[in-house]
Amino acid sequence: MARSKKPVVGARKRPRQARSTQLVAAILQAAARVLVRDGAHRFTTARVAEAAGVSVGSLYQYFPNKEAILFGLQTEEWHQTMGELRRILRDSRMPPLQRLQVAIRTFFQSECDEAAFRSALEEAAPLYREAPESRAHAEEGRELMETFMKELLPSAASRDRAFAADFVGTLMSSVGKAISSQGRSRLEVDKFADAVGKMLCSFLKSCQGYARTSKGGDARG
Amino acid sequence: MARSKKPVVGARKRPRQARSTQLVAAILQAAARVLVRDGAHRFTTARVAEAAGVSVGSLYQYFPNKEAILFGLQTEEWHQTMGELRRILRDSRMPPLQRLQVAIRTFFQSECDEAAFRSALEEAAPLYREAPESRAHAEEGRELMETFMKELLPSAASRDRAFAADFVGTLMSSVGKAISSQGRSRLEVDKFADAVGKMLCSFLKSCQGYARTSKGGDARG
DNA sequence: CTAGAATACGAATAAAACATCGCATTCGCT
DNA sequence: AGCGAATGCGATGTTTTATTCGTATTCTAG
Repeated sequence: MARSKKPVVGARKRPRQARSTQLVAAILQAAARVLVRDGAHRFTTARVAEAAGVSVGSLYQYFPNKEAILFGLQTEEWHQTMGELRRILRDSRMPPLQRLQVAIRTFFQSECDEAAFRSALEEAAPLYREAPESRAHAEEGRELMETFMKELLPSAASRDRAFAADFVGTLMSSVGKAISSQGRSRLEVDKFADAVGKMLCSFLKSCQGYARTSKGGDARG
Repeated sequence: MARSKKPVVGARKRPRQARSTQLVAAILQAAARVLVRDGAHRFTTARVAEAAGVSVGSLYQYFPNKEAILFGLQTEEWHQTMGELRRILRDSRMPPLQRLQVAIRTFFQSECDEAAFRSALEEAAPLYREAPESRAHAEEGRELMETFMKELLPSAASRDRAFAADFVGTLMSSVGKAISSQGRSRLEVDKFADAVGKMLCSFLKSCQGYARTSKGGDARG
């Protein structure tokens, strides 16, 4: 019987006083530094505690294990990135395909600017990926893309829309990971964003059910 | 002074008798099983030795550390995959762009078929990525793609060719990783391969210096 | 002011993993 | 057969890491 203890990355105790709130923040900040400095496989609670200037004991008051700290970092980053993408993809001042291109450029640039952190976080992902809380993130991303596709491909079969959402999402995230792990220059990243953006736009235009609007829905570079 | 011992993944001793050659093979086979079963972060020399039915001591006769075992697995897999892709991309019986599409489909299917192994190997990559031997693989891939581009974009500026090679290579490998880490069905993978293939073909046709041949260089699906 | 809750501490415990070394066994060759 | 080299062994020492627990300190409500 292989018993694998259930992965739990939820908070152990909620900070109630000001000092503990501050402590949790300090831990997360320090954790980010340690992760970048030492890499995912040298990320230990002891190092984080030391970098944060607190004791291990204090750390364990608010995080049940080191995975929870990493998951906390990932959650922060995810929410921030998703918020930004959501804002762009729902900005009705631009035609949909232009929004997508802006989203891609913005996302790729953020992967580039925070390359060290993002790639280290990605290396650490296997440690918390099994946790149920982790699924929610992926679902949130899928949903955002699905909503966007509903606007872009209004008359497409839901099956096809789902594929388009899946495909575009997968392409963005996978190329994004490549960018952060390879540490590219901003210039290269811009060329990548352009190329991927154009390719995805022409892919989407060729989809059944694409709504051609009169005023520049193609957003050429 | 933080001294980080230099990463070495080369072989410690070369097997000279039949039994030791067999032992090395058994270790690598067992290592692959352990990697899939237990994941990269539970991959230990002890477990590998046990699974291979040999002692740890014997294992350390031929591998200086566990990273070397993982690197051995990665090297095997890389050579096999590269050989296959090379064969396809240089098969002059097909027009270049069709070769590319076949290569993509073949590669994606292999990522799908061996998803568990490939994704576990990818998780383990940070452990040996720092080793100098590891660079050679990337370089080999770059070169293959560069050669292909020389044929496909003969009159392009070398700068543009390099970008095209980089872009196509990055897209293939990053989407390939996504496929293996997500454990998709063959059907989905085929749709991905088709979409990526078409997109890359149209990207390449739009490049300056694309050689239009009379006999079907566009390889439409 | 004071009691009790919250917070912080860090030495100590336990578990896991890496890698070695001295010794036993087997092989290949003459 | 018999010798030296190659191979195989696994208990052992060392190091690293995760996590706990008893105690000391600080806060906050009444």
